[in-house]
Amino acid sequence: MPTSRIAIDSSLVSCCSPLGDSELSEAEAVETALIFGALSDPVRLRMLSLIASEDEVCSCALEGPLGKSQPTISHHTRILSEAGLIEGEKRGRWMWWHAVPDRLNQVARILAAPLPTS
Amino acid sequence: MPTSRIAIDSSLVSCCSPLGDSELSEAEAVETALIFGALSDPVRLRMLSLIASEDEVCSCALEGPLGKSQPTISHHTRILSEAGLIEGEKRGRWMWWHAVPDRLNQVARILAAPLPTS
DNA sequence: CCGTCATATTGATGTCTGTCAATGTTAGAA
DNA sequence: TTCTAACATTGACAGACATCAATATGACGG
Repeated sequence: MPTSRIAIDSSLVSCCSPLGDSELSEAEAVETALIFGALSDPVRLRMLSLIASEDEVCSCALEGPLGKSQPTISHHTRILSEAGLIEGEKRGRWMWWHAVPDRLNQVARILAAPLPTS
Repeated sequence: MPTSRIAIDSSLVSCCSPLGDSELSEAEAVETALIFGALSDPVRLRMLSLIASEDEVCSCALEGPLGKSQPTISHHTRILSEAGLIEGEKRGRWMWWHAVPDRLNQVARILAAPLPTS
């Protein structure tokens, strides 16, 4: 029931505490690695950049700029969405994607340094 | 020549502008993907967590907690340091590692959303 | 110099991953 | 319904990666 690859939602709880605060558990590390893994590909980074630059972007508007085949685009949108970084909505025949700012900030906070050492 | 603190100097320039600001170039995407790639492994995340929790950590103090062989530890420290996330100093026979807060913040800023708070 | 300890490097191996062609699925149009 | 367009899924393959055993490097102590 829980560990179903797309179960990132429930993991929001155990996710994203600053790296230096406490030592990551094995489970947290695996979960977090999945998120950063989604960000570790040049095509997905440019894809996320394209999506985050607009309110909404259709899948069909990604193939051209990214220079990848349709199955490959579908593959990458899936990984980004499973990481919670983008969300999609199907309207008619088109799939519309938008970034998830809250999630991006949440992930950013993992890396936020322990502040000015005060 | 400007920011020459870490060995990654050249990449610091083209790196780390917020994803939504402007569309990533291919080169920027490749560069950024390398950084997130360093963060996409559970062992390296726990390793970075361990290092960031202390002022300094010896390589020899990582094998135990992480449960990996010595060559594997060396492999992972190398990847983290090449990404600029940790820095090492060899004193005697021991290698001492410390996190690079500036770099972590820099990477975090890549994901910082364009001021949502709507 | 010799032996030992901490780390780096090399080589081999099993696994993961990005890619696309082919095919399946679903929604609108004719 | 039948045809077409937009995506998703499957299967296959090449390249990348994590891992460890074996070996090399380099620093200390005797």
